[in-house]
Amino acid sequence: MTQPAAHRRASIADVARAAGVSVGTVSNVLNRPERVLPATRERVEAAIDELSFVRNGSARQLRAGTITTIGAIVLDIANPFFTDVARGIEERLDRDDFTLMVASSDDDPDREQRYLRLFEEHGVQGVMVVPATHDIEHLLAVRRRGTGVVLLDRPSSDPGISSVAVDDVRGGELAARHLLDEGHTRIVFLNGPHTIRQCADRHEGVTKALAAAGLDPASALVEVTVTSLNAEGGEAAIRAILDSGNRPTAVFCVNDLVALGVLRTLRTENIAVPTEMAVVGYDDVAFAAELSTPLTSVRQPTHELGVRAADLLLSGPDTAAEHVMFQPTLVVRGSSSTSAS
Amino acid sequence: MTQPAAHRRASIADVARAAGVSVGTVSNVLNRPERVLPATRERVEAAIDELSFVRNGSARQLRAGTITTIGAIVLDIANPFFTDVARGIEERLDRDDFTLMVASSDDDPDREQRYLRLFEEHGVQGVMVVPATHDIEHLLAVRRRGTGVVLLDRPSSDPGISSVAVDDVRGGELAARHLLDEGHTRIVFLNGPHTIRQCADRHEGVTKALAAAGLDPASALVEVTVTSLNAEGGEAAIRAILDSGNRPTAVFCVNDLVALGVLRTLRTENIAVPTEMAVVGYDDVAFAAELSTPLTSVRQPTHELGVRAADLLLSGPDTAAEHVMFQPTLVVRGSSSTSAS
DNA sequence: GGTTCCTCGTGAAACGGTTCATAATGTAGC
DNA sequence: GCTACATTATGAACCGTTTCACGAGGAACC
Repeated sequence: MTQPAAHRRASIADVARAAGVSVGTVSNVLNRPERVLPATRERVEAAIDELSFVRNGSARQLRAGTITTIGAIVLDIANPFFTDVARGIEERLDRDDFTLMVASSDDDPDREQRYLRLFEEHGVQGVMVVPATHDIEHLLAVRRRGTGVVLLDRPSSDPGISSVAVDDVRGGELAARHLLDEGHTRIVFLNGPHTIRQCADRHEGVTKALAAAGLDPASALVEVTVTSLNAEGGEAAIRAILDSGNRPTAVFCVNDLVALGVLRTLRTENIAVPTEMAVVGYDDVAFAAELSTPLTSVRQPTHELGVRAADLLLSGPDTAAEHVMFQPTLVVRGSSSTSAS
Repeated sequence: MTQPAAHRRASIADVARAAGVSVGTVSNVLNRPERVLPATRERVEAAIDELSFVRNGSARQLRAGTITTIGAIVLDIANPFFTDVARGIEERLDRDDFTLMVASSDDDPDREQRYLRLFEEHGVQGVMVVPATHDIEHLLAVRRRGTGVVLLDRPSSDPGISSVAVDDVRGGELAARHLLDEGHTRIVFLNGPHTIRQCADRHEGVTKALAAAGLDPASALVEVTVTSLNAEGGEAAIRAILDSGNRPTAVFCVNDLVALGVLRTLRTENIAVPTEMAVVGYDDVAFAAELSTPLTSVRQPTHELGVRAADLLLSGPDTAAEHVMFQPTLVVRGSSSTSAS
């Protein structure tokens, strides 16, 4: 049974002809079946099956104008943080029978632009973007043209555009205060470059906690910049610190992968965690609790982040822009406290 | 500066009027700028900026017919396996300036259908699907209607539809043979339900390896079905086994999360890994190597899987269907061998 | 029997682009 | 000066839906 190579797909007119009705009737069967006599409807439905007709979405949308899809552009689709957020978005959209399409910009402004245009040209109701650039003028333009825009994981600098983010200053503060509470007086912070907003904010939080405890950040805080934010980066950084001979009693890592590298190194060096050195991570990834030394980490409400972002987009373009800031929480585990579970 | 509430977006006709040219000329500026006099072009471009005109993708596509987008429907966008595959797809598509949109079916046939229809109605060049059902008749129908279809992580049962998968029988075999090579004569296999193809295949592989070693699977293999394929599931399963008193020396887990639960339990029970009990996982997730007892695992070429799938889809509908089967490899680490790094 | 109302079905007008045959203008060749 | 031809610009047809004013045919009521 050879299928016709590239035959034109059946149109509504073909169906109408086959069923002996008008195109309007076919359209009614498709969209308001209750308005058409059962007998007629069945005839049309038979013709649809017969021709294996599939609506042309472009034509439909061109005429009808609206579409119940929203797009999301994240930095990296392989990053658990973003996929967890995406799950939250999906869950919320499902309730309103919206569909979600995800694309990843790979932190490349050009790719972000490309997907943004693609989504806009296809008339999505809105887009959620984790901006790859500091400047969001292009997003404001999209907003002005009538497409909903919500900034993800980034507080909006513009009153006209909604945003959903997590308080990274607070996150840094929580981690540092916990370490201080545990009796440490000097903290090493393995952080990413300050060009990444999250990193700069977390640094600010740490500084704040130290100051609140009456410590001078200049001496009580040692910040080390980790180039690659993964286990290898963490390993290299902690090794350099150990080699320096000035061994700290507490290390705060900008994310859990970096913390993983630190834990691994400490283990091979036979440095006991948390008694000789306490370690705190960030993100509370799924396996943080599963490590042989369960990792204390700053948890971000990823799921709620997504749900809330979807909420804002679905609330329509008429409601005022809203800026939601979630608060992170600290999950204390064995890597930083002997009294933890 | 209040923006017009829901003003109609500027159309090509508006631009033409503003620039004092015809719609055809505007279209030419957009699509074949070299055919229009620089002076005219500039006038049109100025009008486009002025009106902040954005092409209507639906109208464009309705007339032009084609679109350089492909869709992917995976089971769970939060599963690292699928996102790694997605990265591979993206990389390959980028070379041809195609764009990828990802949706997750959540293993729900209805959602799969919904996204499938959405993609088809919008005329994507092709879809990649990890089918949620055993039956793929609906995918064949899509294929017959002219949209490219490639099965992901699932060998095709139909000669007309391409597929890209990993040999799970071989994966099971590799893991089992490794454990036998390490001197074990009885293996406990914490597997998922056999309704999941991958699970059934891996079981077959294990059986094969045992038979090849001259062992009787009936006595040398104990298969335990894990209900939830995560750390909690693994923990519950291994605990039941320990409680039974018939402690094995080797455990093979259907994925790394299950293995994680096992490792955690063995640690709290003070059972040494790998000397008292060897553990092997599956998927070789990013953190497998980072655990304090690095986990031996079966690695699947996720990235290549994605690249190849994209290859097949881009090769066009005229080329014959192809069935690509990748081979997994075993990564030996400390959880199963004392001689491993 | 005439009026009103209701139910179904019709067909043509949008929607906003792309494409193509054609026209208008200029340039070169003889 | 005339033909031949290239270069630009034009505008109408078309893509496949949805929508809506309208008509046809009954049924119900006075």
